[in-house]
Amino acid sequence: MDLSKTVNLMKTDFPMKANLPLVEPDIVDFWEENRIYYKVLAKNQGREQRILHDGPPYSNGKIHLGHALNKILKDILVKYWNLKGYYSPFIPGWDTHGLPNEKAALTTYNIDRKKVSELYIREKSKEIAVYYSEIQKNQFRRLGVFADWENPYLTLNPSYEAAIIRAFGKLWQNGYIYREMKPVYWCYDCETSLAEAEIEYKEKSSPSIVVSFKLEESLDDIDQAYVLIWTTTPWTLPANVAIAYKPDSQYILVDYNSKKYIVAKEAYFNAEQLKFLREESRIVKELSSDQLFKLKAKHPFIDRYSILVPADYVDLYNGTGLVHIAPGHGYEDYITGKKFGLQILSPVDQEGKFTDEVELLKGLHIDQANQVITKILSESGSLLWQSSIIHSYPHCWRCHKPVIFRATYQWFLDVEKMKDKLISSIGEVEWYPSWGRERMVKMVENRPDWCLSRQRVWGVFIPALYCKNCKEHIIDNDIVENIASIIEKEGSDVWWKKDVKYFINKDLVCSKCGSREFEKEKDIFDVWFESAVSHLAVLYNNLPHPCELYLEGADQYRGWFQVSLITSVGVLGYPPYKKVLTHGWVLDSEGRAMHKSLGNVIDPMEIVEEYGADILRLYFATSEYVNDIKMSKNTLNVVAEMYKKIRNTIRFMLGNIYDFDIDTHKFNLDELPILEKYILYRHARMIKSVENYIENFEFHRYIYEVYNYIVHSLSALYLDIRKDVLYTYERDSFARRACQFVIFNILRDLLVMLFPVLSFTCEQAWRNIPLKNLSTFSCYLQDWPDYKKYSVSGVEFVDDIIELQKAILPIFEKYKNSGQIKTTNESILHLYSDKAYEFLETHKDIIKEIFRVAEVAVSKQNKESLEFVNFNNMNVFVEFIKSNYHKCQRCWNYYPELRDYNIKVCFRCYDILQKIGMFA
RNA sequence: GGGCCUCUAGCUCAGUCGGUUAGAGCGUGCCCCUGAUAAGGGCAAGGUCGGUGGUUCAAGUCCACCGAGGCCCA
Repeated sequence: MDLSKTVNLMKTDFPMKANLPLVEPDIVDFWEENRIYYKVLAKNQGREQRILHDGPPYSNGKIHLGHALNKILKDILVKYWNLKGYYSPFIPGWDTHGLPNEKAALTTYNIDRKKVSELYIREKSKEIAVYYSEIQKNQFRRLGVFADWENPYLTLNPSYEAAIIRAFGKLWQNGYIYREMKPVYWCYDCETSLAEAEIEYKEKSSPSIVVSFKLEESLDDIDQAYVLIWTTTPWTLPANVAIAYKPDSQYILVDYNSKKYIVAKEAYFNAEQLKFLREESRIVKELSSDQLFKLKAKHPFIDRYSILVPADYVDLYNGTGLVHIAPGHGYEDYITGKKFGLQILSPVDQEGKFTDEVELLKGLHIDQANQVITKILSESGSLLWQSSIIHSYPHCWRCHKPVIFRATYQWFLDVEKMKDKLISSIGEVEWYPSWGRERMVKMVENRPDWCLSRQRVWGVFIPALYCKNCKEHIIDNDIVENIASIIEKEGSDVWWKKDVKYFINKDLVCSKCGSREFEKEKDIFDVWFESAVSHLAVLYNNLPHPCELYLEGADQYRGWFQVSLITSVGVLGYPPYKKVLTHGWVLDSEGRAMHKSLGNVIDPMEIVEEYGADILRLYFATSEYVNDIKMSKNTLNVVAEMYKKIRNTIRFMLGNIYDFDIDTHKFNLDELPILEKYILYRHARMIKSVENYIENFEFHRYIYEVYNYIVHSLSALYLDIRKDVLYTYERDSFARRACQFVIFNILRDLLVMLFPVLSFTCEQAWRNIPLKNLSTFSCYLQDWPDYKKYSVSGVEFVDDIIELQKAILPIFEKYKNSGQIKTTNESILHLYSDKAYEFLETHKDIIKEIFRVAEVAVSKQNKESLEFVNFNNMNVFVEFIKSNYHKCQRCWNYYPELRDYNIKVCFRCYDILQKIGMFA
């Protein structure tokens, strides 16, 4: 007789092998076709809202692991919120304007930007931006990210563009916008100014020269002295208007080749650049820096004076301790110039060539000018030392060429003016991790005013006008609003299509000269300004503002978090977010950043195709993402193993409730057996901790909590013990149905709780759960479990028994290794303890279940010859005895006595076999 | 060069206010089971807590410096 046919073995269509790369795309289709994302929103309509506002990735390429990490983390949280019953739509966005896409368009379509219309470049740039936003959208969908993919926000949408214009108008009204000549990073190759964010630092070789300026006035008793400056940018000398010294410092006058030179004392003894002087000069006298104040020096090759002024930032150890100041070519120079009312000279044009302002160098590119200037200096005897230096220097992020500082008229946002407000706003926000607050404060404290204008075409124009006659700039509130409403309907292209009159909806007169002829501003906004107003375009008027959370990589303290804060404080007076959470970067297995040049880049879609999106999702969920995350195939395999364990346990549970019906087999918690109550008690405890972890954004703790529960509480304990009941008890017996009832509840809860991370797997498992109610056809439409539902009492003592078992298992191992016994199942456990006797005797039955032994005996006398364990400060002596019991052929348990009827089975199995007619 | 951050077993993570022998899971080795089977159960071996110095009766934990790495800035 084949008794395995008489046993209730597990049965399920949920396969052991996941085959995720194959299965997942179908599940994506299922979600889309059934509009699950929208159904959940409908379900939670009217409930408390929690909004995670999506930061827009730039749409100029396929996604990398950083994008994947970011969207998956957001998805985990938003899914949890929705399951928990919050109304949490997720509106994805893309940053579409800006130089990278304009550049890509020029390269891709081989466009000479001087030969085509601006509208043509804009059209082609848009093609690229839309193309990549679609690609990224599909990649995110494949990762299982739930979002309003049908209505994303693109910064090129006319409604969004109008929000940009209006935000600028509001900032103007609030007094935060000004126009000024100011040095900005300038790329002469791209012919545009650049934001700090568009700068990258690289090593560069530059000339290194020491130049003398002859003092026009006598100093003490010296009539003919020279000051020495050191520079690595000779081309900026034509714009020199001052020389800075460090206040409260010692300077010296030295005699060198029969001439008198002034340098800082520290520099004289330390600076590499003054080695030539140190070796062949003698010190004549010491000077105090105060004696230099406002002395005039003659410019070495231009008929102009340079004035000596103090500046704290002067370095005494490098160079000469006297710094050449060109306010048109350096930020610090500009600050110093402003302080002393110096002229801002900027005789270099957009292509990096000298203008008419410098007759000597007119038309020369700055690189050529460096050589010409050096030659002029040398011939006039002003060049004292010449070398070259390799130093870290700012480069353009797009064309990778060195940038220059060049003063031009630009539009600025006055960050300085709102700094106090910004700092106090930072204090109102919760920062995760907590050091984010301090980092943000320091960054805001140090940031300069924001240059908003760019001399490019792919973007939203700055809604300003100029008087055709006197060139006065005009921003008018009514006209700005009129422009915004036009853009909202027609898109920003219209600015390039229509005459200026199309935008002027009132009788406009230049307040300066009375002219009525105007022209349009040609500059466009820095793209950062565009993404910075997403909270106005997406949240304001539609969703709660401030929103619950921004979640981006830690680089966004300088980027999106900061610019969004500035526009929000500038327009509304408060921050756009209540909480800010950051994640680190995805690094290679060695902990190094992934770079094409290092060849260590892993494509997220490659992982999806090889392992499946759920594995990648689990990978990120188990990582402490606040720090950087190391990624390698090896570690992916570790996560894949974890996945298998979770999957198999789900499969086991599914397989054992195939004949269960929740409507028929319902139980009150108090009527359940102890072990059932106990596992629910642990289950509730697990749910509670998981909620805490997720609320604190500690996803790795959440997953480890669930995982450890699956491994320890379910697989190794409850399920292992209950196999006997599930398989061998009567199909409809109380014990079996009660167990199935518990498994059903646990499984349902687990699938819901794991859904935010293992969305595909949970959805697939959900289809195999025996439920008749069709309204529950997606796992995501379930509610997050309520742990209060499982309040049971009087089972805490089982924790102690499990602890006892863990302590005793090594002893059993010794019995096993000595060959006396093979399994716990066939042995009798004899416990001796004077102190713990009563506890052990009372709970004999549950001890037998948990230890999985044939029988438990408890004695009150200690048996000192045996090994013992400490149990709540009581000694328990342990003995395993091989029973001479007989193994039931059906349930495989050991009994003192069996029924013998063709085959040997226990009394219980005998009854069951008789009932199902096996002996008929 | 400056600001912020990270470093605990081969891998991913715990480790409370400074307090016994630094814990899990995976992987590895060994054993058991063969009715979760390309599964399941058990045991064991793995650590100078990045390094050095200091404070303390006591340091993975506090302080200083150094190293490796990351982000941001110059």
